[in-house]
Amino acid sequence: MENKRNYHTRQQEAVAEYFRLNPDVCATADDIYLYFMREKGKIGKATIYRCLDRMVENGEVKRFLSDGGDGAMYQLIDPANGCDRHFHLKCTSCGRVIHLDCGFMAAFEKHIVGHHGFRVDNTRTIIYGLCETCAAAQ
Amino acid sequence: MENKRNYHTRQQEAVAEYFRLNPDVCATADDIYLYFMREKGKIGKATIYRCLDRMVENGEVKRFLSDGGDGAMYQLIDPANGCDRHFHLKCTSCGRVIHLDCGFMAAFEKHIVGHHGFRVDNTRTIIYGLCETCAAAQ
DNA sequence: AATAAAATTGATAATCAATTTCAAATTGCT
DNA sequence: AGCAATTTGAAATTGATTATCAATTTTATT
Repeated sequence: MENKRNYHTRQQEAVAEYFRLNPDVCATADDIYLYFMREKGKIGKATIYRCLDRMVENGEVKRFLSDGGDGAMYQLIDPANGCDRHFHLKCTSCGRVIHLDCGFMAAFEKHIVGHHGFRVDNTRTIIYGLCETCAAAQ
Repeated sequence: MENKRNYHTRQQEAVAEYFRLNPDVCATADDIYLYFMREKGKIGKATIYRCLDRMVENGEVKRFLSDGGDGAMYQLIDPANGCDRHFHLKCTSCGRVIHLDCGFMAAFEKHIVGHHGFRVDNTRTIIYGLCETCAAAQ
């Protein structure tokens, strides 16, 4: 019922701005904290986490955990990019994220639902491996 | 060069036993700690983590991070099951893991390498979504 | 069985990300 | 301006994991 009112603050705006300026970057809460301190002024870490939680809740940002263990990573879900509809490949060596928007993937999901009864959630799934550059450098 | 010798202890044996008894379970370090305290006697948590690290190192166990954030999960890699060669689907609702051993997946990997230059790592990748039962219960 | 060398254990402390708390500041509205 | 609801942020807390290091256990060798 009662939706909480939403007060607009410079902190929330700045976190949103960070993602607008860095649409393809996977950032940690600390990355954003440092950006704010450098460019905008003081901010509390708790506020960063609260902003991020809110944006994840709203489906504006995707949160995932890297195996490196440096804390959670956050990345913009750009509706124009359809990040909620395609897969993400993440290179375990260089950290690059590849947006896999390709017809084959639709077939893949269809197969998984049809043959294994499993409904894939693209906002949570990340496929790990080596990108072309890093595989070549091995 | 000099490989360290490997002393066999009841602690290491008991952690291995835990996985033998629970081949399909994703356990946290704490799950195993509690199992030990209940069934086997006292153990230090540091020892649990060291055993798990060793087993991951040896390729006997897979470590991954759950989005829930309750710490890392560990699961047996059964060579007979070929868990290093197939995908894992994990239901975000009930936690069940489905081993996706199916010809379609080979085609999938082939496509990703061929068209996107990306070499998938099955030991790291987990595909999240809803299993049949949980999707029906929604 | 006794011994020595090497590795493992476990209690404790240290880290570090993330959350909670709560008083103070900010926001939106009239 | 005045007011209530919400947000902020500094500090304390939690919780998982790692580091430390003396004591214990294991293994190989007499």
